Amino acid sequence: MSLRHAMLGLLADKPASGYDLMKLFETSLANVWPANQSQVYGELARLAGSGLVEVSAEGPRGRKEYALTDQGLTELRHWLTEVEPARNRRSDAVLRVFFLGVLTPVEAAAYLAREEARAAQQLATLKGLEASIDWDDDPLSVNGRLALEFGLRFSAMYGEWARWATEQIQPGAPAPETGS
Amino acid sequence: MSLRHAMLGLLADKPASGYDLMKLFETSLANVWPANQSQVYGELARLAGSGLVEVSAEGPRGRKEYALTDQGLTELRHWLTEVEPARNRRSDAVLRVFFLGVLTPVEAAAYLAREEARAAQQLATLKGLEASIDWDDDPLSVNGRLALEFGLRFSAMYGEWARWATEQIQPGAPAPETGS
DNA sequence: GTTGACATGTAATTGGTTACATGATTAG
DNA sequence: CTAATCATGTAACCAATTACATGTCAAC
Repeated sequence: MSLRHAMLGLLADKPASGYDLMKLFETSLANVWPANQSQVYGELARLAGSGLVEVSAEGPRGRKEYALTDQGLTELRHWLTEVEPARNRRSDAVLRVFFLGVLTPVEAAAYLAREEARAAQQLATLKGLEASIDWDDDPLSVNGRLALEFGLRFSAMYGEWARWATEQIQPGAPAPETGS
Repeated sequence: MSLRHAMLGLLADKPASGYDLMKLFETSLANVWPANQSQVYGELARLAGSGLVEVSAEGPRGRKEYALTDQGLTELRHWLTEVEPARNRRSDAVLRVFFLGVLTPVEAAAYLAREEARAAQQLATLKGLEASIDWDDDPLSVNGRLALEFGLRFSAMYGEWARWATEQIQPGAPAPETGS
């Protein structure tokens, strides 16, 4: 149940409404744990029901601002220190590699070349993100940088692997152009 | 719907029963697309219903062996060449990094050190796998090696990142021991 | 006054996990 | 004869996605 803890984690920084949390998911957690509007509102209600968060203020348009309770902070710390992270092992893109044998070598190489291009594109996007964010020194921002670095390293690794794999299935063939 | 295509992919190599597929998921696809018994039998029935696979033989204990149909192969090839892979972006372990600010620096460093150790352990497991498998030259085996290489590179990258991140949050501290 | 952002909620569906339930065949 | 493996299925539940539904407030 990472969604629940992601929300507690965001609220640990400062109180927020469901709408605020939604925006935070979009802008900072999108690459590690996407969540949508339905999920956020639903979980927020459940969290309030179990006393991990509470309504700390009400505003215009029915806005309800939630704050982490002591119990919520305890639960968050417990999760971070005692609960073994779930290993999210699924990867559609790597799964496909197992089955490249049903394609012609040219088609298989094209698949890997597209993945390499995708990785390069993702790397560029993340570098853009890194440059555009105003990295202040609140904890979420500091640690967000660590997570972003993971994304940068992952994209680089993935691109290199895809290039290597292309070479493996087309021994001796010249490396294909990766631009458009 | 990667499960469906993973099953078609396995059946493209050779006909198999639900039980066989289950074992194949455990032994070869577990690290990229785990699936359990309920899922396999349910999907197999649906696949047969839509004509992508068919019962090719029956055996003892109610065993039903399924084979890929022409339609199934077409669908598999379509998926591999035309359908953009889903990007599976969720990572519980990296999500947690955003929230390390609620822990003491020592606790946060301990989290990252445990992740580094986990990566090292995973790397060792995969190297063991690589050594133990008899890599014949059927397509599933050849391409399985490419996927395994991805796992090796991922584990190495993840361990290095975790070590780097530990250093970031404890500037100047000596690198912790990672062995047992 | 109308458009866009703010703001909250519910319903239906899909995909995955866990647990339940049963039985046949083979090897020792 | 008995334990392990082979073999198939169903039911309940949980998490996530998509779509539906509604209404307020501020800026132009």
